Amino acid sequence: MKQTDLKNIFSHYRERAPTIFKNKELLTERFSPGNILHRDPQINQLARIVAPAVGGEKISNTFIFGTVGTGKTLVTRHVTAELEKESPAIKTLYINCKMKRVSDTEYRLLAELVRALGGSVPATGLPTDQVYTRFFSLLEQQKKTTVLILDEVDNIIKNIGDDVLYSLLRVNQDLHDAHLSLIGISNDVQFTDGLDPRVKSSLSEEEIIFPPYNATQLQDILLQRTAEAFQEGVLDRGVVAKAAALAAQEHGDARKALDLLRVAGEVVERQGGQKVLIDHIDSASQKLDTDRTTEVLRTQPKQSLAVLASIITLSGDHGVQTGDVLSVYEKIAASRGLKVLTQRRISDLINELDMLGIISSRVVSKGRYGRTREIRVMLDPALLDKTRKILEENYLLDRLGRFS
DNA sequence: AGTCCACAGGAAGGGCAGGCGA
DNA sequence: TCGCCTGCCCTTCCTGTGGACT
Repeated sequence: MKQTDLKNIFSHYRERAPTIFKNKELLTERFSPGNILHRDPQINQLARIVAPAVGGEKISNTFIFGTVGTGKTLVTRHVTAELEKESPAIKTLYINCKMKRVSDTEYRLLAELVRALGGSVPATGLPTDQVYTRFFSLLEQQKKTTVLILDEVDNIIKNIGDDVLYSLLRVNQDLHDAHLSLIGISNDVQFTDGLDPRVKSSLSEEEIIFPPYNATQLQDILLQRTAEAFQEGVLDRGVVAKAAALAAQEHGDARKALDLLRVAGEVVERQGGQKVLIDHIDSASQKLDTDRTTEVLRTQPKQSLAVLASIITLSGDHGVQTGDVLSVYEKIAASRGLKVLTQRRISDLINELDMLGIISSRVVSKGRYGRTREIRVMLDPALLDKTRKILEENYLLDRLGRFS
């Protein structure tokens, strides 16, 4: 392509009148509306819990539950931001524990906390207790009531265990001029069941539950945003209702509903269309699913892709067994110059693919013929096709979907 | 009732890379 | 530079397990 062509493309984008979106930002989860709909009880409950901080008192540790896209993070950040405005002696820290390299080890979590308080910690190298000490001394220096929001806190338990939480919950015993309170947010209602009882009781001094939105509530939320997000008259009749209905089927997920509208708008924009129709919501729904999976696959290590290639090669109407996967994997890895990993490691890689939702596996006993895992590929035909292409790009399968 | 299969999956630790502090 | 510490990926060793078979 000539450079002049590039210039044309860019200037076309700059000069053309916006046809679909007025402000796309309103359809992203980064945007926080001034008025949060259908969450008054939860906002009031949380406000009452954190209010004592204004008077310099320590506030109760709080646990917030609710499925994805029910406004937990939005409400928590809204209330704590308002709280911060009330007094200069209050500071809130927000940590998203689901982010990679944040809560996968104790060291990283503590390093993240230190950074949030304005300190610095190397990515690796220090003994963990030194990072603890840095965190405590920074807290003490602040002389403030600090509210620590741990979003998706279940990831900490999964990756590190509950010792860190226990230490964080006890930190007030060593602080003189400061307080630390925790707000834990989780999608998984059952995750506290396995917690150390001491952690469980001090983390859930207060609990707030966020129920899923129903289709009508989702529609209200979408309408609140679409007026400013889209140009006038762009959305065809029934588009908002369709997006709300689809998202309501998926556990009342408002984020999903907003994504559907945004992606549908982007599809129309790219096609040079003028109007978002109901069909575009369906295409958006498919595109969201595909994008998520292909993104996950592209970031997988080669060994993991080699295991997936083995599973796909073997998969048919019946489930595939670990032993078969292993022998095909060994052939693929050896012929591609990869180091051939042991069965133990392959077992873990199969588990990881399962957690990513790419395959589904369950342990079955075949009696005299041993215990194994039965593995099935969980991709629809279109996605499977894309997956094969990614495996081809990595030279793990040929164009016919074989490994030889 | 006992045996045995084909693994699952926990525990411990090796080896390497990256980084700190003396 | 060296000793120490952590993260990460992996191996080795081991115990546990459900159900068909004897």
